[in-house]
Amino acid sequence: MSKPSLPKGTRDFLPVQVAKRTYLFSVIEEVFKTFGYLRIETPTMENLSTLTGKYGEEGDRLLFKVLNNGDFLSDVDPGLLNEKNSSKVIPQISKRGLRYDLTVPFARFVVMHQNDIQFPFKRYQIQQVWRADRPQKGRYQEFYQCDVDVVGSDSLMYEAELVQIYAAVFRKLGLKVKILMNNRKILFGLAEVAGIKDKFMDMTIAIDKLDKIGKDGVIKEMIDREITAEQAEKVIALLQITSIQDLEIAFEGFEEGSKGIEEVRQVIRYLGDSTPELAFDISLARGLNYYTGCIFEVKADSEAYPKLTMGSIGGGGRYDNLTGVFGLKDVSGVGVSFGAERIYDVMEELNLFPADVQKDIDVLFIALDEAAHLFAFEKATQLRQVGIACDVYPEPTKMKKQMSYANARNVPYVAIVGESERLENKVSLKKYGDRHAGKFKHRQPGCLF
RNA sequence: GAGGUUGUAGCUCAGUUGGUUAGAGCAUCGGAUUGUGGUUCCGAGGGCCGUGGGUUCAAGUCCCAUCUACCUCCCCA
Repeated sequence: MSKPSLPKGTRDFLPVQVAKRTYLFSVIEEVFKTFGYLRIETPTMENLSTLTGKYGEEGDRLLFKVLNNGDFLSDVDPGLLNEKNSSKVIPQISKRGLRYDLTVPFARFVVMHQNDIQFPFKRYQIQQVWRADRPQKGRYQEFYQCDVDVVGSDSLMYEAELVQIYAAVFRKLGLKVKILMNNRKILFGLAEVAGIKDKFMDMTIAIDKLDKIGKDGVIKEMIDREITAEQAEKVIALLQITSIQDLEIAFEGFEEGSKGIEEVRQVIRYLGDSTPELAFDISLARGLNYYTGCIFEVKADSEAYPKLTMGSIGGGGRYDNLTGVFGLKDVSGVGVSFGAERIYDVMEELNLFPADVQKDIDVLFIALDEAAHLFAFEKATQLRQVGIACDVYPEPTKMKKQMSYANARNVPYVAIVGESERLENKVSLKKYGDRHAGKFKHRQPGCLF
């Protein structure tokens, strides 16, 4: 028999990992609830037509397609099959695909249920998504996303709210972060001032790489994308502006850029000084081209953790017309996502998970003979009835062996039961680290703890 | 999708210019010490050397393909 294995880019989770992941998700979820967001779920599979064309050419390639059931080859055009043209055959043999993110299914959800929900509709969603990407460390083909969005309002209050959600979650987790904010309209203003309005997307993609490839790299990238060196230099010069006031002066007479500035100002007005984690960053771009207003990105604080190399651990922004592709116009939305897998890795590396997430049982009963074993089981039953998690070693074997098991499971208390305890209706309770145990009479279940 | 590195016991790894029956530590199981937590001592099981081809008298070792993990692009969480 061959050894079992897992599909590429997928993982099992051990109990200790599940405990930590559950902790992480529950902290995030608690904050979402506090801000009045409601949980929804969507199916693992969507119609392929819902998914294709929403993530660009690259995204379509990374979509997992699900083979049709039944005799799926019988209706395929034999000519296409002979050509071995996969891209033309796929629509005929696959009508469904695995969800690639949570945002597009959410847009579909809003359109389909627009009469069942109240706008502004605030929802969150914590589910797996699948991408046929080449796996690397911290990048998987199956992973969780935690999205929180509000649709049906263009109030900038929600931008401020989402910033506060970010801050609240990471404070609870004990992780120091920088929340970066920019605005797509500011980036457009940049292109306008530099005279490359028609190259807006190319410019954005290049700028996005600034902290990775540096100024010269960005200039080169822009030139590769048919932006002149002069224009590229102009963009770089504008990127050096760090204060909002100076930027406002540079944008004088440019409507779109000025509007972006005002939006950023308004968000900051809402927040006051509640979130020192927030910083304006004109070079923040984010690739996704459906963003139209404020954009956000969260990074672990590199000053607090200089050794950490992890990049973005969350991001999002405002999109004015997400549901448009599904036929519902003029519904504005804004949302952010938590990169749970990466947050997990960062927390692990920084040792930020509380020690007690790993604790499972409070007490382990160990018995030294058959009669004591029955007695221990009875006592364990009583403890369980009052909600104390405990376990009984399955047989009254050598104490050393049972103690080793308690040790391996990190049990804080061991209840030892032998003949004398049984006859006195007591257990000898031993706390981890104490040299000797004391005998306690067990009158009320749970009174010992 | 392009380029690169890698794979030996459950885990971490040795394994010589290709040369008899592939080793160690940890873990597991059994035994000794017979009522107090990572100790000690003795012993045992456990391997299609990732998979499939090839070269050779002979392959864990050399060549090709493939899969996996990891790295750089691309893209992203």
